[in-house]
Formats: sequence, C-alpha cells, structure tokens
Amino acid sequence: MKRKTKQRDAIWNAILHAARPLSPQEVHEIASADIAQLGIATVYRTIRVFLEKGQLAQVDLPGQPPRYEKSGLKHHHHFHCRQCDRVYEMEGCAGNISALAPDDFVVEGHALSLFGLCAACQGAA
Amino acid sequence: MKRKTKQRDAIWNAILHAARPLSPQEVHEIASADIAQLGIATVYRTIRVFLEKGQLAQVDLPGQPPRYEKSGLKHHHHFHCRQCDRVYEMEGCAGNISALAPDDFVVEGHALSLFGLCAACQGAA
DNA sequence: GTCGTTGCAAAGCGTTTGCAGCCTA
DNA sequence: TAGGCTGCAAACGCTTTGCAACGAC
Repeated sequence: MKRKTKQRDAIWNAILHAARPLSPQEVHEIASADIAQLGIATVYRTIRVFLEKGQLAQVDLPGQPPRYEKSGLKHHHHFHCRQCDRVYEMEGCAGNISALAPDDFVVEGHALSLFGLCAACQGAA
Repeated sequence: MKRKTKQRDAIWNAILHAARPLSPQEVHEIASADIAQLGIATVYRTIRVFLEKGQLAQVDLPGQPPRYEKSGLKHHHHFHCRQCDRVYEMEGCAGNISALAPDDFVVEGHALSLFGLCAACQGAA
C-alpha cells in the first residue's frame, strides 16, 4: 500500500464504524454508499492488504464465510444470530478450555462462538 | 433413498470406520479404494441424503469446509491439527459458556474448537 | 421393465487474477 | 510522468445440477 485513494478510505471507514465484523459483501455494500461503482475485487484486494499490514483481523465462524474487524481488540468471542446473520462481539472467555484436548496434543488456541437470536431479532419474532 | 448400491455402501463404510469427521474429498478418497471410478458428485449427493435421513451430522469448524461424522454421538467438540489438517473428537465440554452472551440474546447453542498440533504431527516436527 | 442412482460434464457461486486505463504522488 | 490502484471480465476451486446410461428390485 503506497497510495491513499478514496476507495481505501471508504473501505476502511466502513469497517471502522461498524461495531461488528463485516463480510466482504457487507463492506462492499456499505462502502458503495460513498463510491457508487466500487468493484468487489477492490474490496477483496484491499482487505487482504489491510490484513497483511495487520490493521485487520480475520474472524472465522463455523460454516460461515470469513468476516473482518479491526485488529488490536482484546481476546474475545462472537455471537452469530441465525436470523439476521449478523455477528456480534462478546467480552470474556470461559477459562481452562485447553484441558479438553488429549495430553499429547499441543493446544495453540481455541475458537468459541455462540449462536441463537440477537436482541433485535428476538423482539421481531 | 430407495435402493442399496455399492457406492452407498462404500461411502457409509468410509465414514463409519473413520474415527474422525471426514471431508467430502476424504470420503471420496477412502471409498475409491472400494470403487475405483466413484464420482465426487455421487459422494456429495449421498452425503446429503444421509444428512436428511439423520444418519450423518455436519461438523463445521472455523475457516474449514464442512466435515461429516455419524450422528448420535454425545455432545462433544473438536480439535483441528493445523499441520495434517485432520479433525479429532474431544470428549467433555467447558460449562457455563452461555453466560458470555448479553442478557437480551437467546443462546441456542455453542461451538468450541481447539487447534494446534496432534500427537502424530508433534512427533514428526 | 421401471425408475432410482450414477458418472460425466456443464453450470453456479464466492473469491482471485490478468490487464488496460486511471490517478496519486 | 511513473507506477501503484481500479474496474471489468475471465479464471479458479469447490459444490450442485442436467442428462443419458446403468442397474436394483
């Protein structure tokens, strides 16, 4: 990344102002409000550049395409609403999870996610 | 599913005898030992039929294509080896995980997975 | 013989890449 | 002006679907 462009500004702003991890499609939709004919390929390329620079973190949930949030957040997990498909941040972490693995396995990390209905979708149901 | 065929036998046996969840490709490779020119499309179609019949359960891990294991196993979680890419079953479950979600969210379930190196890959390293 | 099932090839779908033109520095 | 960046369209990898032939019952 050598140059500052309005496409990159729009993409970065979209991610920064969202309070939750966004999929490439979500980023594209939001950033398109600023730049009408923004190409989806540019979104993918720019996300990758941000990842390599360490500005973005990839959020993988089971059975879901990757989403992205700004990096540097402290250890946390996610809640996936099965109705609106949005992903929310959750603070905290259940401890002692590594103990579940066999003794001769090396545990490098863990992923935990909850799913169900978010407050908004619960009210709408 | 109305008829018994050697393709379905081979696919079911592959899954049954594996002690871990298998991807469609893994199923195809294993079952191909029985039936040389087994088509990958048949594997996908048959897996779907087994899913609909409830004989199979889908195992989704973050950032991974779906894998499949026979259904009816008691609540458990998985370990993903980043070296050999295999997925292993783990017994047990860290309790009280639902408490992480906001109070006004409805938690329907959780997914927990560990990643690192399995015993075999650790020895090889 | 019927019709559920199969293998092959084509179609889908989300993501990546090639390339000519654009635009930042 | 140079060359990084963009949009478009083609290419990709994995999964699904269409279709004619096969084979279980």
